[in-house]
Amino acid sequence: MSRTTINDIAALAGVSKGTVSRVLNGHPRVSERSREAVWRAIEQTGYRANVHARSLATGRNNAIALLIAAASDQLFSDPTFAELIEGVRDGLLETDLSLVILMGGSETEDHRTVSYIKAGHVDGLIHLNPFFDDAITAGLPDCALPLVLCGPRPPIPLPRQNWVVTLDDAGGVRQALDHLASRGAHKIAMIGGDPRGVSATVRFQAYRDWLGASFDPDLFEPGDYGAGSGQVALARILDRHPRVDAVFCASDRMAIGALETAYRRGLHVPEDLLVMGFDDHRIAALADPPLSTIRQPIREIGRTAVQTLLAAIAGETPSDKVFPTHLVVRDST
Amino acid sequence: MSRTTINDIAALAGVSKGTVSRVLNGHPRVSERSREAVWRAIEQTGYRANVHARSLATGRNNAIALLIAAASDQLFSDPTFAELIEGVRDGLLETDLSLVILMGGSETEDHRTVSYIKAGHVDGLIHLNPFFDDAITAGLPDCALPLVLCGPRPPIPLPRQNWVVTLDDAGGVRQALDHLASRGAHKIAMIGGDPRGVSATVRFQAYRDWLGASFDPDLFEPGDYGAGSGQVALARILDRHPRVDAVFCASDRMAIGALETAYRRGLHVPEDLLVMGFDDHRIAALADPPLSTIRQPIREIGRTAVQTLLAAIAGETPSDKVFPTHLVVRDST
DNA sequence: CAATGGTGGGTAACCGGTTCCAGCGAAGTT
DNA sequence: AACTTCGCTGGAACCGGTTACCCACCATTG
Repeated sequence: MSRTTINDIAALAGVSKGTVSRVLNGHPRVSERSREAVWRAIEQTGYRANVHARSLATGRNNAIALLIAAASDQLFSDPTFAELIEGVRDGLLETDLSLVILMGGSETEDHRTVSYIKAGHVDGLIHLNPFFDDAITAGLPDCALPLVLCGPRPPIPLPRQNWVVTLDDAGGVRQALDHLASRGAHKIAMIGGDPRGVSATVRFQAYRDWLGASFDPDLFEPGDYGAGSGQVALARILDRHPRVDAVFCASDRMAIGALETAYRRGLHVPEDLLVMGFDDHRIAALADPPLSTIRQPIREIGRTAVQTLLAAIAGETPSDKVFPTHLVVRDST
Repeated sequence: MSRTTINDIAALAGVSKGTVSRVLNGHPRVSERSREAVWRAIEQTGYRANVHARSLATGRNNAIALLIAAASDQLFSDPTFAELIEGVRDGLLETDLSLVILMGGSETEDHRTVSYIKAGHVDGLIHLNPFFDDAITAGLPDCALPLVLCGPRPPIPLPRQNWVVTLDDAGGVRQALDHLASRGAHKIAMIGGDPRGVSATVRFQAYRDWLGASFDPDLFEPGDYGAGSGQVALARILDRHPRVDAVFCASDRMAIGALETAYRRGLHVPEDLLVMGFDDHRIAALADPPLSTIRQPIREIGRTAVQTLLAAIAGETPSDKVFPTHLVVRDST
């Protein structure tokens, strides 16, 4: 009644378990006759190797973890995460590795996550959104696993083996601001992302640098990437500066919230106010009016993160990758 | 340089590895002296048992899987999933089991998911949203793992060991409709959930049964639980039946979409149109106007699902659990 | 003082794979 | 014909835990 093991296959195929193992792992020096006999036995029984026995013997887990610093309610409302995860799954498709999603957020969760990693369940880590005060990342330096960051490298101690696969945040911001300026904007506000995240800060700094001496802190308002925060943020900015003629948002969802506020205040987009998003998520094209935005190759970032991590696990030394962004002009600017 | 093993601990504590194992597993017949020596050695070295060796020896995985039939973009936009997962994590908190989230959706994904389960990675399954034509569920009957369904039991072959932990969908629908009727509604429309899901169908049937002879198929419109679909669905219903005086939505997000359509059409809520949601998600209270809805103890369902599954894994025979819903009256009715 | 009973703990088998090593037979070389 | 060489395979050790079994030891008891 118990599962079939490699011994059963060996007996059935009339070979030793060593040979069965060699067949399973594609070892080159196995005779055609043995190989066939083994595969026949496997098909006949529906045999599947025991993952734990294999991991114990090889020392590999055949699994990687996806770290997410945000609490799960944020995670589950952010389509960018969904797409990044899709990309990661794409990258994993051809391998037989499995993917464990670990979420942080609360102190308990962060602790459990670090503990899980240290218990040796996985061979490598992909961190989706590094924070500054990231308890997960903070707990990692002393564990020897390779780590790939999908975002700018945070200024805290990191594991020795770490790589960055991300987009050119600063370049994207400059593309957006250049575009708004070319459309005649003089007073450009910005609605930023969650300030705990490293990439949000990089985007903010790019905005401040671009404005130089004319930077005005009252024209900046942080958000949390969600539509609601964009709505509130633009309202606050308009209360302080009714003459704002353009607003650049660090996510498409916040831009859609901003559109809502503009609508309620009787401001026409793009005549009275230029609005830009970031991401080029599906919802950007469906907005009213369709949203100009900065496209980031989010899915490809996910795929590349996996490739980089696999290379690192295999002992190679991959390099960091920073993807360029693209300006997408629609009707909101 | 390699990890410390149970042998190192045994040597350090001056006992045999059997004793170390007994200490680790809380075996009662270990002397105070040995126990202390072992714990001291463990603290000193930061020892952690190898999960694979343990699983191999015990035959247990110490892991359960969470199945989600929907594609990941749906998953990541549905706050109900997020909360259900929170509940599951709550339930798992005291155990040392780990949680693997498996998403279906496409044919490849479903296949990979079933394959993962059959490879023997987990000890039990929690299925979050059973579908009718659910490839994951369909692939499960012949694997002997216990399965807990967070939703009505679908009318397809299931694994022998299966339990249901869910809410009283039909009762909730009746509560909503009774309430709308008590507010004077005569022509009650319904916006349903994704018709592939079993619980959406149960809710629809409850609606039809409640209306009896006066049921009119033109007053029903399916959605996908998202705000956008609620918006479109109410528009369609109003086009067919401008005199509708109440609409019951199978999710709060769809209800919020419906509010938007009502607003755009100049209908005042609740004067011209009563609107009800389902779930009592956080957003319901924040809607404008605040949404009357049916509260479901979603988080508790998650917690209970875990308890039921753990009991089943332990060889006990738990019973199905159906939670009652509660009417929450706010300003939209 | 011998028989008894219970407790603590050492030993070894076992879980199901991988991999190194040695041996064997066939083919090639001198 | 004897000696290499080479491809293939069986056997055994090993990965790091758990657990059944057995024995030594000590405290009771008759």
